[in-house]
Amino acid sequence: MSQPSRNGRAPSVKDVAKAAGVSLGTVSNVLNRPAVVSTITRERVERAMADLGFVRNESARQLRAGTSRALAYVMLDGGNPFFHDVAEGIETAAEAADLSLFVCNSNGRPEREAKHIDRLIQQRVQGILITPADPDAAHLEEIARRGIPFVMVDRFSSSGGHCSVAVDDVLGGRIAVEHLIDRGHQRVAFVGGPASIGQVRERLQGARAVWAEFGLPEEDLIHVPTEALTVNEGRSAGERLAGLPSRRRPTAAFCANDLLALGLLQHAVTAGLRVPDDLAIVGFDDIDFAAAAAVPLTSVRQPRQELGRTAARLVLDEATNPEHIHEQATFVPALVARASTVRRS
Amino acid sequence: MSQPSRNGRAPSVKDVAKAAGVSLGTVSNVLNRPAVVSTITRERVERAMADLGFVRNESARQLRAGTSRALAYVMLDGGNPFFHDVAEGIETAAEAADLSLFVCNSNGRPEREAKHIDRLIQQRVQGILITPADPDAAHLEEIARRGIPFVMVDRFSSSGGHCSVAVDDVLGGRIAVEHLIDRGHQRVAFVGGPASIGQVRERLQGARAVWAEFGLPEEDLIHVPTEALTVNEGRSAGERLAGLPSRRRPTAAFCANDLLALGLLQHAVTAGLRVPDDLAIVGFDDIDFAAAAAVPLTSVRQPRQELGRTAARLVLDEATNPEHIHEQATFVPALVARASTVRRS
DNA sequence: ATCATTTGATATGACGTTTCAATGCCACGG
DNA sequence: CCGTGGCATTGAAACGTCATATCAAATGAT
Repeated sequence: MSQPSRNGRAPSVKDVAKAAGVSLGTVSNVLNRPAVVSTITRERVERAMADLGFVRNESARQLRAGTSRALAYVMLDGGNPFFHDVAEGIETAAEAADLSLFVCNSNGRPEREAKHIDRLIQQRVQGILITPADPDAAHLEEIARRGIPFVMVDRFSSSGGHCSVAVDDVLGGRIAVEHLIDRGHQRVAFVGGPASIGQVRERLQGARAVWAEFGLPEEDLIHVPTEALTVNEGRSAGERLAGLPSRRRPTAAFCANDLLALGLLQHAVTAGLRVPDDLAIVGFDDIDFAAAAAVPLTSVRQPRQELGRTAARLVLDEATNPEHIHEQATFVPALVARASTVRRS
Repeated sequence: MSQPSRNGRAPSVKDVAKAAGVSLGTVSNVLNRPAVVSTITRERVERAMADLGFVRNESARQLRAGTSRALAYVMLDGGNPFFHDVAEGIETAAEAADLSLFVCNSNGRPEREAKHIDRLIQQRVQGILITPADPDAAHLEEIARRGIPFVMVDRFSSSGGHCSVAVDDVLGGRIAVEHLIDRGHQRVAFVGGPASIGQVRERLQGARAVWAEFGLPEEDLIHVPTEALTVNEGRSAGERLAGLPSRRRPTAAFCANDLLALGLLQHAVTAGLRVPDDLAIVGFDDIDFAAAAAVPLTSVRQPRQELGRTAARLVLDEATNPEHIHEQATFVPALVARASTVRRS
């Protein structure tokens, strides 16, 4: 067991060496190559370490090694459980590689993002995973220029100068709307915005494509723009939908993410609409709260954890494999049909 | 602007010194005490730093300083947004003190918790905030014994050997049930478990106390135990409630947290019960998803961000103030009444 | 018994930053 | 002309760990 907190300074290898009556190098050997040191001295050193409560000093180790044993993930929106699931996937992979994971949250603010990145570079992390607010921001280029392994998560890179991992959002939009058409809907809202977000654009694009393929009139796919992808915005979109004249009012809505869908659902229930009979709802991401909603939400599932695991795998490859080539990993989204579109039998 | 990634090694103060034609100490002065160096050389050094793309090496800095510039929060359940709000409060305070924050997630598993703590000690973080799975675990004592500033979040310490921050859970239980009694309920369920969790015990205790004070028969406050504080468990509790004979069936439920309440709500809606008419529901924590539910949930609010901010304040005090005395900060919870108990007028 | 080989332990220096005592420089007053 | 003091800069040492080269002792082969 370890001693009470001593004089204030944590014990170092030097202290252990003195206590065990061996040289400093031997202590280091016990730590890093136990095989090379005899059983008898090893035990003596180990006892000394336990007595003193010795713990490796990671900064010193890093300084010596030149790099830290950590990855970092800068997520876009800490309030959206989607990103936590991604983070968990990353952590799983990091754990397996015996690396720590720093989780940061930019909350969509580029300046916070830049600040985090700055800190992470100072920490000399082995690699940075990020879901950026703006995939073309200058500070992202900076990371690559410094030679720090770098993967974009849930966004595609325009430049191709690095790896990225995401689902096919156009396809996601297609399957969501195809499902609604299948269920017989002829007037559908697309709820989502702002258009500056790539995902929103692509999901809408997929929706429009399949709508056109079925030969449905363009004006019956109604875009209800939002300021952000939040529950509040979903609720307010609901109000706007309710304000439409009944012959223009859609019978179903496809929301750009689950938070919007939850907000819309809340509005619908409050307004006394039956879901799915009066209004069917499809979300995107399939976060746990989608399945947990009062009316379980149909949603387009992204393989969240796998997204994270793959991203971690790519960044580790870039960090260790000299022949690494950048890769744009694309996953296929899947529709999970629940009560918000399918009447309970 | 900075150079392309160069030979592979990041430039050090030494490189900057050489490039600027000054001594290494001067570069350090520019970084740490810009006032003592003359304008002319300072500018020269700054230019050199920019040219080379110099970034401080944090490990070296830490090694020299003996301590890192970071706090850490080990949270109990990454899937529960409550803890993220706490983490945000901590981060706000950390930011203000110019410290980084490591966010870890034990997911309720003591061995993961211990592993994280181990890593954090190796990193020589300035302080550790933690919502532990078991407040009496040995590895927590270990932290204090090492002299690392340490605050327990959302749990009270039995020993009193450190600071802690939490709301008065007994009071929380009281106000929840008092609200239900006010609304005329005479048979109420307490949904929550396992009893190993202190919060659950105390919230139940508060519920029972106020129940007794109103002279209501003990057997009409029905404890529906759960295995965990999750949405799934809430749903299954709903099934058990529905299975009760109607004369024993409660007209309201107080859930030990909001996730349970959401699960219970889902079950109720699916089963065709009207909320609050057939079943009123009160949650605990007041996470954002409570207000966002299809039937907005009445909940006992904890000042989540403030909990975090205060915890950070305490840990910083312990880290910097030699006369620090441990403090058990208690916050007062407040009932937020919403549609799950109060019929819309 | 002698020399080659293995095994175990040591001593040294480097990683990048910061601090602190020491140095050189210059202007000023005596 | 010399001493004093202030200012800007320098050089060296230290933080804790780890790897490399070195050294000593013990083992085995002849």
